[in-house]
Amino acid sequence: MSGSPRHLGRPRLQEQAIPTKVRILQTATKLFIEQGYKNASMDEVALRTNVTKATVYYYYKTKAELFTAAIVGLMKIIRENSVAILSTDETFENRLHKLVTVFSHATVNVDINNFIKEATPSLNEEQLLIIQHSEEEMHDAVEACFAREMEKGVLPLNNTKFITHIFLSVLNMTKYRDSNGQGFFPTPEQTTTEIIRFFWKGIQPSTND
Amino acid sequence: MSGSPRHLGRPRLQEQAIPTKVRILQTATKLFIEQGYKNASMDEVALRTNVTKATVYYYYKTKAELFTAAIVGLMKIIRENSVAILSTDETFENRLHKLVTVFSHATVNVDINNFIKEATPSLNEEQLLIIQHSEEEMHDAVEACFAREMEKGVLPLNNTKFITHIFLSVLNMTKYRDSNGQGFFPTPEQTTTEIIRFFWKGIQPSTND
Amino acid sequence: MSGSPRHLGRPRLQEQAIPTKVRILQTATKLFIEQGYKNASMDEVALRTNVTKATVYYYYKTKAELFTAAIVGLMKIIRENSVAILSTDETFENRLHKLVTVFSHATVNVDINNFIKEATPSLNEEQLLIIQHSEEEMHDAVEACFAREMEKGVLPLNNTKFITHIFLSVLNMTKYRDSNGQGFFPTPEQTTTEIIRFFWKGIQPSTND
Amino acid sequence: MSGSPRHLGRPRLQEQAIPTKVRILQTATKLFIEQGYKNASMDEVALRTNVTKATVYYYYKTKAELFTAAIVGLMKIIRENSVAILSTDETFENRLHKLVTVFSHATVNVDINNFIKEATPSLNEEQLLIIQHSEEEMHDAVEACFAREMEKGVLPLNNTKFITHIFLSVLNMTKYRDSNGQGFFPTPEQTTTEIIRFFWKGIQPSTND
DNA sequence: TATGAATGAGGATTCATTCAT
DNA sequence: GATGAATGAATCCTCATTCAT
Repeated sequence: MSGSPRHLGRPRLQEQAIPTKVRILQTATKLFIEQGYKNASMDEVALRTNVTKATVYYYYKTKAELFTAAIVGLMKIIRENSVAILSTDETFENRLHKLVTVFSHATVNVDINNFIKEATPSLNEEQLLIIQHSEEEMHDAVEACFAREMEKGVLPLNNTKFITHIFLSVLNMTKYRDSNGQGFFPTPEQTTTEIIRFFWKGIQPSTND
Repeated sequence: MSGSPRHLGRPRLQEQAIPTKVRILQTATKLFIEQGYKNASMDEVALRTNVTKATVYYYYKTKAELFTAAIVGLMKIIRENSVAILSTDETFENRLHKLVTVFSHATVNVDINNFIKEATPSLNEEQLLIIQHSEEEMHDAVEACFAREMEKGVLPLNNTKFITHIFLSVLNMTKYRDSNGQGFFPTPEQTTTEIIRFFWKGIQPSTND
Repeated sequence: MSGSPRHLGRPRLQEQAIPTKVRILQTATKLFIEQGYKNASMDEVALRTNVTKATVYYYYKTKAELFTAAIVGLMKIIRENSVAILSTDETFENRLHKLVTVFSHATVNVDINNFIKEATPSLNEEQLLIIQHSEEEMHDAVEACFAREMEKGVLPLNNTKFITHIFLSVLNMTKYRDSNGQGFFPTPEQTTTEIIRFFWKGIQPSTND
Repeated sequence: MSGSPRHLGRPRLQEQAIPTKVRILQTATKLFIEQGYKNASMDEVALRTNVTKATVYYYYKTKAELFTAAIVGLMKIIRENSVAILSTDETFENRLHKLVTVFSHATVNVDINNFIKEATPSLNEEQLLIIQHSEEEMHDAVEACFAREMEKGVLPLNNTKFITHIFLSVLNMTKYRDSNGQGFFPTPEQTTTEIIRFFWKGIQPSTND
């Protein structure tokens, strides 16, 4: 904001190779995830992208619009990653395992529903629809993978939407840390394993209960 | 500003029976849950409590402090309710079922972690600790119930903290509605049943893995 | 805004006797008249009133609302002044003369229609109605005075609304100054006289047309 | 931003026949009249002219300069039209009638003084002079017509500047509409007739007063 | 206990303007 | 002749917070 820090020194190649609009979106996405909608300010988006606020507004007319774009991008990444991983020809359990591992390392792991909820009062009808749409698309893609396994008999027949949601819900648990920074189990790998095991057992049909 | 916003004449008995400080806390709790930390304003807390903003500040020095009190109260309620329900002498499954039912009807059902996260940057060290403490207390209480069942052999031995978290996490799923307002299953009862089934099967030990 | 100039020295009695809300309105009215809606800034309203911007917003929720209040106040003053002058028992011509004289000395003399037009895109439905209403009220009051004279036979029967508008329109001419600061006639009194003469002759019925 | 807002393919002949600089001026003039100086944005001038903002700045260095050009053009049009109409050899009253009719149909009919006033704080010394000059030129031309009639004895001897101003002032009244969209008289023609009659009677010398 | 009045600090948004290409 | 990208400087508005009474 003050004393333009922009032109000092040579910009890192990596940074400048990416178009400004994309860089803004990346920064914003990160900020929104870290801080939520309200806590993240357009000022900081600009600052961290090394542009002025006006530049941010040049590309995104409002904060709500920038947020919408961020969510859509996020959903796309999640969808593509998930589908990519789930479409390999390893055993289904292995694929799930890999997916959980990837997610547990990703920045991406917020309870998306929640910060969408926080932003909701600031979004207009159209933005809400766009976000809902992109969210459903992501869910549908993951759901389709599950559905395929059910058809193949690998997975018991089930309400796919339900188990998709459960899956994405337990996925979030990999991020848990208590006040001492400890997860549920000594190593992340163990946590992942236990989550998968829990999920896997959970979705089995009730045979003898 | 002008023209007293408070009702003229005699206040409703119900309203006045409750001390102002408590009424403020109740309003605030509801507002925070509905709108999150940032979206909820001290102005609206005051307005809805039928007092002035200055009165709110008379009882709670800062918004962060009010929030802290709200969370602590919330945790207490959740803890007491959970323990009460889990301590009856029905079968464990029935008790879980009842618990899920109660939660799915409660306003209380937000992903608490998330709005705590949203408030975090506004809280000071001490407030953070208080909140963490009350959260853990709640968890511990529920955990203790699970642990008891494990000891009795009703529940397989397990990482109690882990399954407590899973339980509270899937609990949230009862609130799910798609864009058409539909839950996962035709009736809420079915959804509850399915969630319990998932959880119940999930915590069984892996016999043949 | 910076380095509060407020508390230095003793506030002038005159200034402090008037409630802040009124002082803000006075400043704003003057500013809007001098500079128009867009050119007048809330910052300057605050500055000139010796309060902070937030104080201005404490009393008036938006700039549009402040503007609306200013117009309404202005109309009231104009109406009251006009009616007061027009209701004395001098000859009608003398009363008109006095009215024109008063107006030509008043700050009040802008083409009101025009700065209302400038503000219009910023006003909401309700504010527009309020303004229209207060404008009509003013016109109606002046109109009523003209109508009374017509009934008394002092003034020829005529479309009162029409002549009221003409009157208010030519009233504005008293303010004319060319690039050298000269009005139409050597002295303001002469200009006033000529305007009245024009108006007076204009409203006479066409005898020989 | 992205996705050319201009029409693809071959531009309409009509559009391209006119040089860009002129098209910009036309758009700007219309916009300034419709919305006033501040409300009209360079962005919209560009948008409506189907060029980019940078193109507008290529032809006009600042908004104030564009405004100045618009006013000068406007004055020229008004002057030429007025003179053309006033120079025919019909009776003077008929010519005035025609003039009023033309003006009442023109978009051009704003109280020019007022939006000049609105723009004033944004204009520099030179621009102010240019505008004043072109305004005076227009007035002088109309004044000259009036003066000629006075010499011919058609019009009573009078302060020509004064009656020119009065004339242009009452001209504006043709545009009046109340909140129901009604003018002063049932038809525009009647209104025009009444305005002329008023003006005509108004400027007669006081013979018997 | 409770409040009306006032404020400081920030945050979103707009817009005329510049400049390298 | 024309443009896309970027910016500086306002400007409106919000909100938690304070303080005298």
